[in-house]
Amino acid sequence: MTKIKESSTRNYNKGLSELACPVTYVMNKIGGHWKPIILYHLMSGPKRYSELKRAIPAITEKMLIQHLKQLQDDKLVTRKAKDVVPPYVVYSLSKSGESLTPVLTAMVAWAVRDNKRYSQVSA
Amino acid sequence: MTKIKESSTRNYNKGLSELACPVTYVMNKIGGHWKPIILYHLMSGPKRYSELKRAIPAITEKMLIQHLKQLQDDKLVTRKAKDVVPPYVVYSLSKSGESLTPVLTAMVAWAVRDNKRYSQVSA
DNA sequence: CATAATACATACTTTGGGGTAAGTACTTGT
DNA sequence: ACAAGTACTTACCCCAAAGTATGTATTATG
Repeated sequence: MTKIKESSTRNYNKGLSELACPVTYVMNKIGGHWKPIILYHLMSGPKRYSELKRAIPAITEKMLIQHLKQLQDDKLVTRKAKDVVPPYVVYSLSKSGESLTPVLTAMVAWAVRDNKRYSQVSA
Repeated sequence: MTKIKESSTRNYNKGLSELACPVTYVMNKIGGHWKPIILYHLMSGPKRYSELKRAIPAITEKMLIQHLKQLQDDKLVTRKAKDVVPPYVVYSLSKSGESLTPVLTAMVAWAVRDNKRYSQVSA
Protein backbone atom coordinates (compact mmCIF):
# COMPACT_ATOMS: atom_id res chain seq x y z
CA MET A 1 0.00 0.00 0.00
CA THR A 2 2.69 2.46 1.04
CA LYS A 3 0.53 5.43 1.87
CA ILE A 4 1.55 8.70 0.26
CA LYS A 5 1.83 11.96 2.07
CA GLU A 6 -0.85 14.23 0.74
CA SER A 7 1.24 17.35 1.34
CA SER A 8 4.73 17.81 -0.14
CA THR A 9 5.59 19.76 -3.23
CA ARG A 10 6.15 16.54 -5.12
CA ASN A 11 2.58 15.46 -4.81
CA TYR A 12 1.27 18.93 -5.36
CA ASN A 13 3.15 19.16 -8.61
CA LYS A 14 2.00 15.68 -9.59
CA GLY A 15 -1.57 16.74 -9.08
CA LEU A 16 -1.10 19.96 -10.96
CA SER A 17 0.57 18.44 -13.95
CA GLU A 18 -2.02 15.72 -14.08
CA LEU A 19 -4.68 18.37 -14.36
CA ALA A 20 -2.71 20.54 -16.71
CA CYS A 21 -1.08 17.90 -18.86
CA PRO A 22 -3.02 15.01 -20.34
CA VAL A 23 0.21 13.27 -21.26
CA THR A 24 1.18 13.15 -17.62
CA TYR A 25 -2.30 11.91 -16.85
CA VAL A 26 -1.63 8.96 -19.10
CA MET A 27 1.83 8.34 -17.75
CA ASN A 28 0.65 8.27 -14.19
CA LYS A 29 -1.64 5.45 -15.28
CA ILE A 30 0.61 3.39 -17.48
CA GLY A 31 3.99 4.51 -16.13
CA GLY A 32 6.01 2.42 -13.74
CA HIS A 33 8.28 -0.29 -15.00
CA TRP A 34 5.77 -3.09 -15.05
CA LYS A 35 2.42 -1.61 -15.98
CA PRO A 36 2.96 -1.52 -19.75
CA ILE A 37 4.21 -5.09 -19.66
CA ILE A 38 1.22 -6.26 -17.66
CA LEU A 39 -1.13 -4.41 -19.99
CA TYR A 40 0.61 -5.94 -22.96
CA HIS A 41 0.04 -9.44 -21.64
CA LEU A 42 -3.59 -8.71 -20.89
CA MET A 43 -4.10 -7.48 -24.43
CA SER A 44 -3.87 -11.02 -25.69
CA GLY A 45 -6.78 -11.94 -23.43
CA PRO A 46 -7.72 -12.35 -19.76
CA LYS A 47 -5.12 -14.03 -17.58
CA ARG A 48 -4.96 -15.65 -14.19
CA TYR A 49 -2.68 -14.20 -11.56
CA SER A 50 -0.35 -17.17 -11.85
CA GLU A 51 -0.36 -16.98 -15.63
CA LEU A 52 0.80 -13.38 -15.49
CA LYS A 53 3.41 -14.36 -12.95
CA ARG A 54 4.78 -17.03 -15.24
CA ALA A 55 4.53 -14.81 -18.29
CA ILE A 56 6.66 -12.15 -16.58
CA PRO A 57 9.28 -14.15 -14.69
CA ALA A 58 11.35 -11.12 -13.67
CA ILE A 59 8.53 -9.49 -11.74
CA THR A 60 8.16 -10.08 -8.02
CA GLU A 61 4.77 -10.97 -6.59
CA LYS A 62 4.72 -7.74 -4.65
CA MET A 63 5.19 -5.65 -7.78
CA LEU A 64 2.66 -7.72 -9.67
CA ILE A 65 -0.27 -7.27 -7.31
CA GLN A 66 0.77 -3.73 -6.46
CA HIS A 67 0.52 -2.71 -10.10
CA LEU A 68 -2.55 -4.82 -10.71
CA LYS A 69 -4.21 -2.95 -7.85
CA GLN A 70 -3.22 0.42 -9.24
CA LEU A 71 -4.50 -0.59 -12.64
CA GLN A 72 -7.77 -1.55 -11.00
CA ASP A 73 -7.95 1.75 -9.16
CA ASP A 74 -7.37 3.49 -12.48
CA LYS A 75 -10.14 1.37 -14.02
CA LEU A 76 -7.87 -0.11 -16.64
CA VAL A 77 -8.21 -3.73 -15.58
CA THR A 78 -10.94 -5.69 -13.85
CA ARG A 79 -10.52 -8.50 -11.36
CA LYS A 80 -12.80 -11.47 -11.15
CA ALA A 81 -12.39 -14.04 -8.39
CA LYS A 82 -14.14 -17.36 -8.04
CA ASP A 83 -14.61 -17.98 -4.35
CA VAL A 84 -13.12 -21.42 -4.32
CA VAL A 85 -10.08 -23.01 -2.83
CA PRO A 86 -7.50 -23.04 -4.39
CA PRO A 87 -8.29 -19.44 -5.37
CA TYR A 88 -9.03 -18.66 -8.99
CA VAL A 89 -8.54 -15.03 -9.98
CA VAL A 90 -8.74 -13.64 -13.49
CA TYR A 91 -7.61 -10.22 -14.62
CA SER A 92 -8.76 -8.63 -17.85
CA LEU A 93 -8.75 -5.28 -19.58
CA SER A 94 -11.65 -2.92 -18.96
CA LYS A 95 -13.15 -0.77 -21.70
CA SER A 96 -10.69 2.02 -20.87
CA GLY A 97 -7.92 -0.50 -20.86
CA GLU A 98 -8.85 -1.76 -24.28
CA SER A 99 -9.14 1.76 -25.63
CA LEU A 100 -5.53 2.25 -24.64
CA THR A 101 -4.36 -0.23 -27.24
CA PRO A 102 -3.96 2.28 -30.10
CA VAL A 103 -1.98 4.55 -27.80
CA LEU A 104 0.39 1.77 -26.87
CA THR A 105 0.78 0.62 -30.45
CA ALA A 106 1.54 4.21 -31.48
CA MET A 107 4.27 4.25 -28.87
CA VAL A 108 5.61 0.93 -30.07
CA ALA A 109 5.65 2.11 -33.68
CA TRP A 110 7.59 5.21 -32.77
CA ALA A 111 10.00 3.29 -30.55
CA VAL A 112 10.83 0.87 -33.33
CA ARG A 113 11.43 3.61 -35.87
CA ASP A 114 13.44 5.70 -33.42
CA ASN A 115 15.52 2.77 -32.28
CA LYS A 116 16.28 1.75 -35.85
CA ARG A 117 17.31 5.29 -36.69
CA TYR A 118 20.10 5.30 -34.10
CA SER A 119 21.06 1.66 -33.85
CA GLN A 120 22.12 1.74 -37.49
CA VAL A 121 24.57 4.53 -36.70
CA SER A 122 26.25 2.73 -33.84
CA ALA A 123 26.09 -0.74 -35.40
CA MET B 1 24.66 15.59 -13.81
CA THR B 2 23.91 13.14 -11.01
CA LYS B 3 25.87 10.18 -12.27
CA ILE B 4 24.08 6.84 -12.13
CA LYS B 5 25.60 3.66 -10.84
CA GLU B 6 25.95 1.29 -13.76
CA SER B 7 25.43 -1.75 -11.56
CA SER B 8 22.38 -2.17 -9.30
CA THR B 9 19.36 -4.28 -10.06
CA ARG B 10 17.36 -1.16 -10.78
CA ASN B 11 19.44 -0.19 -13.72
CA TYR B 12 19.74 -3.71 -14.95
CA ASN B 13 15.99 -4.05 -15.00
CA LYS B 14 15.65 -0.67 -16.63
CA GLY B 15 18.00 -1.76 -19.38
CA LEU B 16 16.26 -5.08 -19.83
CA SER B 17 12.78 -3.65 -20.03
CA GLU B 18 13.96 -0.99 -22.43
CA LEU B 19 15.17 -3.71 -24.74
CA ALA B 20 12.17 -5.93 -24.20
CA CYS B 21 9.44 -3.32 -24.06
CA PRO B 22 9.17 -0.52 -26.61
CA VAL B 23 6.62 1.23 -24.45
CA THR B 24 9.18 1.50 -21.68
CA TYR B 25 11.67 2.71 -24.26
CA VAL B 26 9.34 5.59 -25.00
CA MET B 27 8.63 6.31 -21.36
CA ASN B 28 12.29 6.49 -20.49
CA LYS B 29 12.52 9.24 -23.08
CA ILE B 30 9.41 11.24 -22.43
CA GLY B 31 8.78 10.21 -18.81
CA GLY B 32 9.67 12.37 -15.88
CA HIS B 33 7.28 15.01 -14.74
CA TRP B 34 8.48 17.80 -16.96
CA LYS B 35 9.54 16.28 -20.26
CA PRO B 36 6.09 16.04 -21.82
CA ILE B 37 5.37 19.61 -20.81
CA ILE B 38 8.61 20.85 -22.29
CA LEU B 39 7.97 18.90 -25.47
CA TYR B 40 4.47 20.29 -25.65
CA HIS B 41 5.76 23.84 -25.52
CA LEU B 42 8.37 23.12 -28.17
CA MET B 43 5.69 21.73 -30.45
CA SER B 44 4.39 25.23 -31.02
CA GLY B 45 7.82 26.21 -32.31
CA PRO B 46 11.41 26.79 -31.14
CA LYS B 47 11.79 28.57 -27.82
CA ARG B 48 14.51 30.32 -25.92
CA TYR B 49 15.56 29.01 -22.53
CA SER B 50 13.97 31.96 -20.81
CA GLU B 51 10.78 31.61 -22.84
CA LEU B 52 10.41 28.02 -21.67
CA LYS B 53 11.11 29.12 -18.13
CA ARG B 54 8.35 31.70 -18.28
CA ALA B 55 5.99 29.35 -20.08
CA ILE B 56 6.38 26.77 -17.28
CA PRO B 57 6.49 28.86 -14.11
CA ALA B 58 6.35 25.90 -11.72
CA ILE B 59 9.55 24.34 -13.02
CA THR B 60 12.87 25.08 -11.34
CA GLU B 61 15.85 26.03 -13.46
CA LYS B 62 17.63 22.87 -12.39
CA MET B 63 14.82 20.66 -13.61
CA LEU B 64 14.52 22.63 -16.82
CA ILE B 65 18.11 22.27 -18.01
CA GLN B 66 18.38 18.77 -16.60
CA HIS B 67 15.49 17.61 -18.74
CA LEU B 68 16.55 19.68 -21.71
CA LYS B 69 19.90 17.93 -21.54
CA GLN B 70 18.33 14.50 -21.36
CA LEU B 71 16.10 15.36 -24.28
CA GLN B 72 19.19 16.38 -26.21
CA ASP B 73 20.95 13.15 -25.26
CA ASP B 74 17.91 11.27 -26.50
CA LYS B 75 18.02 13.30 -29.73
CA LEU B 76 14.56 14.70 -29.24
CA VAL B 77 15.50 18.36 -29.08
CA THR B 78 18.35 20.39 -30.51
CA ARG B 79 20.12 23.31 -28.91
CA LYS B 80 21.41 26.29 -30.81
CA ALA B 81 23.41 28.98 -29.04
CA LYS B 82 24.54 32.30 -30.42
CA ASP B 83 27.85 33.14 -28.85
CA VAL B 84 26.92 36.59 -27.71
CA VAL B 85 26.48 38.25 -24.41
CA PRO B 86 23.84 38.17 -23.02
CA PRO B 87 23.58 34.52 -24.13
CA TYR B 88 20.95 33.57 -26.66
CA VAL B 89 19.99 29.90 -26.68
CA VAL B 90 17.19 28.36 -28.68
CA TYR B 91 15.74 24.90 -28.23
CA SER B 92 13.72 23.16 -30.90
CA LEU B 93 12.36 19.73 -31.73
CA SER B 94 14.54 17.38 -33.76
CA LYS B 95 13.12 15.09 -36.43
CA SER B 96 12.59 12.37 -33.83
CA GLY B 97 11.02 14.92 -31.57
CA GLU B 98 8.60 16.01 -34.24
CA SER B 99 7.74 12.42 -35.10
CA LEU B 100 6.63 12.02 -31.49
CA THR B 101 3.76 14.42 -32.00
CA PRO B 102 1.20 11.82 -33.14
CA VAL B 103 2.10 9.66 -30.15
CA LEU B 104 1.54 12.52 -27.76
CA THR B 105 -1.69 13.56 -29.41
CA ALA B 106 -2.90 9.95 -29.20
CA MET B 107 -2.19 10.06 -25.50
CA VAL B 108 -3.98 13.36 -25.15
CA ALA B 109 -7.01 12.05 -27.01
CA TRP B 110 -7.23 9.02 -24.78
CA ALA B 111 -6.70 11.08 -21.62
CA VAL B 112 -9.53 13.43 -22.53
CA ARG B 113 -11.94 10.61 -23.28
CA ASP B 114 -10.93 8.67 -20.19
CA ASN B 115 -11.15 11.67 -17.94
CA LYS B 116 -14.56 12.58 -19.28
CA ARG B 117 -15.78 9.05 -18.72
CA TYR B 118 -15.11 9.19 -14.99
CA SER B 119 -15.53 12.85 -14.18
CA GLN B 120 -19.13 12.63 -15.33
CA VAL B 121 -19.80 9.92 -12.75
CA SER B 122 -18.42 11.86 -9.82
CA ALA B 123 -19.71 15.25 -10.97
C1' DC C 1 27.45 51.05 -7.23
C1' DA C 2 23.98 47.90 -7.46
C1' DT C 3 20.45 45.59 -9.62
C1' DA C 4 18.53 42.96 -13.53
C1' DA C 5 18.76 39.73 -17.18
C1' DT C 6 21.01 35.99 -19.68
C1' DA C 7 21.84 30.65 -19.37
C1' DC C 8 23.39 27.83 -16.73
C1' DA C 9 26.12 24.84 -12.42
C1' DT C 10 26.42 22.54 -8.01
C1' DA C 11 25.89 21.04 -3.22
C1' DC C 12 22.44 19.20 -0.29
C1' DT C 13 18.06 16.97 1.28
C1' DT C 14 13.78 14.42 0.70
C1' DT C 15 10.61 10.68 -0.83
C1' DG C 16 8.26 7.58 -3.52
C1' DG C 17 9.16 3.66 -6.60
C1' DG C 18 11.11 -0.47 -6.78
C1' DG C 19 13.46 -4.59 -4.80
C1' DT C 20 14.32 -8.47 -1.10
C1' DA C 21 12.65 -11.71 1.90
C1' DA C 22 9.55 -13.86 4.50
C1' DG C 23 4.85 -15.13 6.14
C1' DT C 24 -0.44 -16.44 5.59
C1' DA C 25 -4.52 -19.73 4.72
C1' DC C 26 -6.25 -23.50 2.65
C1' DT C 27 -6.10 -27.85 -0.04
C1' DT C 28 -4.32 -31.63 -2.88
C1' DG C 29 -0.86 -35.08 -3.93
C1' DT C 30 2.88 -38.50 -2.19
C1' DA D 1 3.94 -35.54 7.66
C1' DC D 2 5.25 -32.40 4.33
C1' DA D 3 5.93 -30.27 0.10
C1' DA D 4 3.65 -27.72 -3.57
C1' DG D 5 0.37 -24.61 -5.62
C1' DT D 6 -3.12 -20.88 -5.09
C1' DA D 7 -3.30 -15.57 -4.41
C1' DC D 8 -1.84 -12.62 -1.83
C1' DT D 9 0.34 -9.46 2.61
C1' DT D 10 3.87 -7.27 5.32
C1' DA D 11 8.11 -5.36 7.05
C1' DC D 12 12.25 -3.52 5.64
C1' DC D 13 15.97 -1.27 2.69
C1' DC D 14 18.00 1.28 -1.23
C1' DC D 15 18.44 4.73 -4.54
C1' DA D 16 17.48 7.85 -8.33
C1' DA D 17 14.31 11.43 -9.37
C1' DA D 18 12.71 15.59 -7.81
C1' DG D 19 13.06 19.75 -5.06
C1' DT D 20 15.69 23.72 -2.30
C1' DA D 21 19.04 27.04 -2.30
C1' DT D 22 22.82 29.36 -3.79
C1' DG D 23 26.67 30.65 -6.97
C1' DT D 24 28.82 32.03 -11.72
C1' DA D 25 30.18 35.28 -15.80
C1' DT D 26 29.02 38.99 -18.54
C1' DT D 27 26.82 43.28 -19.93
C1' DA D 28 23.38 46.94 -19.76
C1' DT D 29 20.84 50.28 -17.15
C1' DG D 30 19.34 53.43 -13.44
